[in-house]
Amino acid sequence: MSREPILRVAINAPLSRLFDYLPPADGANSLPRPGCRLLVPFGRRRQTGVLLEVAKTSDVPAARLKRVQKVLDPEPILREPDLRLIRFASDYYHHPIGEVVGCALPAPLRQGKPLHESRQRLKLTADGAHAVPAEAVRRAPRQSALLELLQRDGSLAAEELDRLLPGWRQPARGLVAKGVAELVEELGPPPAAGSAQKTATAPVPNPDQAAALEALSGRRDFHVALLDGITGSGKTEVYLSLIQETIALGRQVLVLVPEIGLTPQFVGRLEGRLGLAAAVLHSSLPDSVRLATWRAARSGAAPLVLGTRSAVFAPMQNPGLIVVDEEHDGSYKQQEGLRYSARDLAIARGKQLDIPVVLGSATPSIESLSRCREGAYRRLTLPARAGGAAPPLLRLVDLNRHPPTEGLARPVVEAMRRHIDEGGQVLVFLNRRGYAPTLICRSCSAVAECRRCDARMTVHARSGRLMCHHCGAARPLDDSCAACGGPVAPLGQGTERLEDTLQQRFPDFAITRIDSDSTRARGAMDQALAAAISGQTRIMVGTQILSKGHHFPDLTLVVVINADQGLFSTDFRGTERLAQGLIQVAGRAGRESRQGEVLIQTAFAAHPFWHELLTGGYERVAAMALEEREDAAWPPFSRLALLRASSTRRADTHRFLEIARELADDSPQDGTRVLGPVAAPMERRAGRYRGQLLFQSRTRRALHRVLASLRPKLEEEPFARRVRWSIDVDPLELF
DNA sequence: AGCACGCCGACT
DNA sequence: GTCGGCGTGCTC
Repeated sequence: MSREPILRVAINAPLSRLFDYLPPADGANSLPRPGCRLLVPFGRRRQTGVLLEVAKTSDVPAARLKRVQKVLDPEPILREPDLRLIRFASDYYHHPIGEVVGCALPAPLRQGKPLHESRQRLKLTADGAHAVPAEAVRRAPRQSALLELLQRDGSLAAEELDRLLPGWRQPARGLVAKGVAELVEELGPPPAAGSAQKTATAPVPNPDQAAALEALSGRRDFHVALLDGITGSGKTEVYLSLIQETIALGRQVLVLVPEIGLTPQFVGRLEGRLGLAAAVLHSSLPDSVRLATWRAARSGAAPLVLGTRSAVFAPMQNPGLIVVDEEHDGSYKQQEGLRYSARDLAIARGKQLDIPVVLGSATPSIESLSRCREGAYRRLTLPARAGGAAPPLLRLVDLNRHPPTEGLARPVVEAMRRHIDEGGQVLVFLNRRGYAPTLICRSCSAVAECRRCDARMTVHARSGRLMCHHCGAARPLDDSCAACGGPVAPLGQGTERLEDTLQQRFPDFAITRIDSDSTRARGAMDQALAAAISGQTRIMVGTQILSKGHHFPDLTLVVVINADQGLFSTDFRGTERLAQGLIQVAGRAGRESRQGEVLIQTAFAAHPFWHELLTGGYERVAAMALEEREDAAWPPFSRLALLRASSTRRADTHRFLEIARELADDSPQDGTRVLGPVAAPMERRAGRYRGQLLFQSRTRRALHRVLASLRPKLEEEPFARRVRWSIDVDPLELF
């Protein structure tokens, strides 16, 4: 019996277990450490895996164990704290560990590329400098070409040579053998993170900011603070002060933002005030840049690491603080694969590292407010607008009293005219792309339906097509009713139609429409925004895309065409989302000199939601939502989890969910139960049958305990080996 | 996931 | 005859 250690490796595949390997043939004396990447034979191919554990024995028969082919990292690329977060996420979301590791690594590292760029250089020797190419390498044209290149430049980096003379290593060997060139390894660290000019200094904090800072500064251990204040209340100043303090102690700061494209000013402001460049991580960066940034975070060269949700996994040498800006934002929730919440993982990470986590929002999520109420988080409110400008005025336009023509009520048009005449800009929101949301038959009232799914088709006039916003199907516009052959007409308002209507009402002004259709072309978005930001455009029409980030200089009026869909949405988070959206948009209207105005068209002006919002603001709406959810029907959704299962066989998925339900019902720990039968009808996609089951529990811990107890029991079932499953804790939407 | 193996239908 | 469709099973 051999005493060889067993290497337990995470492989990027939808398989939740680790795979056992024998150490590499050559390096038995220097065993790789957990966190190193390994090249391993896996089935019929080779895979890059990450070593997670070194064990003494394996459950796998020795004869079936294969040997690691190559150790890719001399040092762990993921260190113990990074691995701890990965293990937590895999455990908490019941997601295959190999895939979680995959989320935590930039693509090149996932594919087995080296952490550090090749720092090799081919250099000319003293002899080489005088060698005559034709003579030295008479019968080797490639060697002579390489020599000529070298004589021109003296030395060349490996990457440079890869570009100039692919396959250069072969002739290089010849040159080295002749003593005219040498291959050297360049030393020294890769270029450090850039610096930025310090362009601003800290203003004197107002009393509220000072109070928040006093509560937060100086504490270096784990705690969660919810910094809650409207736009302009000076949250960023508080972050800045804490960031500065942390960096001054030689520790790194991780800042998470919802979408990087929407926060250029935020990034610029941080950099300008801190006098250093942020290491920015997000998905639209080229791989090479992302890798370099990841490396700078890992090495500690980057004091400030800033990124979107996946940055929550960024390794750091010496982390001291985590900030989650706009913590309520839905983009922190990954919607496929590992369905994690970057905000929740940030908190888990802060706890593991024992460092503070600061959440910021003008409109905190209900679950964070709930944690504050329980006393788990500390709530710090910044009430005043730092600049002293008056908060925008929210007003309802009752569509019953002012029937709209072409979707616009008279007071809205009048207000628009007034604001434009006074030099303001107007933003008109309508959350419906296309010309009209329906194409209806004038004689039989049938609506055009999608042939691929069960949604209605949306009319797109600019492209002359019907499009399904649900599944993406498209077809030419029907010229008659599919059911009875009668005449058809578009029904309802979309952004295209609204653009036309506004153009008729305001013929002297150019209307800019900004939605995902109008901005599809590269640069179109930037162009439209540039015109708006310069103040050239007075009227902008758009969808949600417009609601975040950009600062329009003269924006004084915001019009919300249809708020009612948020009011009666099937989404159980509908009302708080609506309130969050309205507050966010309102925060952007108005300048120092002029009070902003928000006009909301509604056919349900008597709905209690409006009363709460207009008299009590977000605070009141949130309190209502919280009470409602703590009450009965819907518990706080931090205690909800969706079990998602899929298999190639319908019967497997069904039985799996059935057994899960029975297990949960048999062990009603802390009130855990399953809501509904198999909550959503089974769906077949990509050749797999998918189903889900909704769990509810009185406490988060209990919920997790029940879910965790499912695993061993389900894995006893032979058929369960064919089922892939994971948990969506805190689902963003329920169907 | 990726890949192989196997078992049936329509082709040079 | 065999090429290739997908249904099924496996990866240390």
